[in-house]
Amino acid sequence: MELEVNNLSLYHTLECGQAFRWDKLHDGSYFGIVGKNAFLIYQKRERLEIISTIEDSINWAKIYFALDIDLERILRKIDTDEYIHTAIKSCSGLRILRQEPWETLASFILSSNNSIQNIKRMIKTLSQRLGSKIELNGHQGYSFPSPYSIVKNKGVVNTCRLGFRRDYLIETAEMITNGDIDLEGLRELPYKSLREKLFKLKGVGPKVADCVALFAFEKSESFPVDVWIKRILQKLYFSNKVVNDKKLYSFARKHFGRYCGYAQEYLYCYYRLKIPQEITSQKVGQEPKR
DNA sequence: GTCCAGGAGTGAT
DNA sequence: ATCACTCATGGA
Repeated sequence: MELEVNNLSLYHTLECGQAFRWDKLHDGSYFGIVGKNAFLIYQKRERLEIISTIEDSINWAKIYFALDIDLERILRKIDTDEYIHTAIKSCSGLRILRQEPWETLASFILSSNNSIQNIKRMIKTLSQRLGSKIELNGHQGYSFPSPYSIVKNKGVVNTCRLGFRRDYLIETAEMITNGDIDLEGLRELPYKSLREKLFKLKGVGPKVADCVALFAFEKSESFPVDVWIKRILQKLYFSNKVVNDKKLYSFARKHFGRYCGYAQEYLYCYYRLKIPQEITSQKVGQEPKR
């Protein structure tokens, strides 16, 4: 099926570190698993061509890529200085996806002190061993295992080489299957109380909670502070001085406004993916370890 | 061998 | 409240 899109770049959106389940194929298209379905998406300028295992992939794409969101309007609001302006111009078409809460939560629990490449490998291994196989046009993938499946198959989880994050994942899966927390029930909560609820889960601190809030619950005022954003903000806005995470968030929230989550993604995409040497070359704002 | 990666838990101040 | 340390794994 085909769909005309405005302000969407598959490359910027699928490779900026918010989703870990998309692979770029040799022809430039993307193959990925979302929920119980597989998708092959090819973008040519303003047109998406989608092959999938569901009927209405057009409607799916509108929801998943959040095409109902007026991106231009949001970008005008966060475009408050020359640095973010450059990032916005460079990463045009970067959108924040609407992702499923459990997989997002589990993925970012696994992201702790980890590399994107390794996070992808862990998610892939977990899915291959505990998920359901999904085939599409000669490609195959696996759905992400449910909390119940994680709890019931701890022995298998142990073989997935998750490192110290294994305990976090299993304990959080247990809390969910026990009914200690209802993920979907968090959807109605405002940002602050959503964060507090997520903190109760194992392996969920400020960064993971903010990623889940932003990528699964559409909390645009969430501003995840990871090592990269920390360096970027310190270099650009604090003259290379070391600043703690809380001050970085309060700065971002005030400086970029209630859509600061979008600012975070554009800064991350531009400075991390496009010109990382600008940030890493001087080890800006980092204390020398030991 | 050393350092780092989309951090969080723990225990000592 | 903040700080230093540690955690398992893979890649540069």
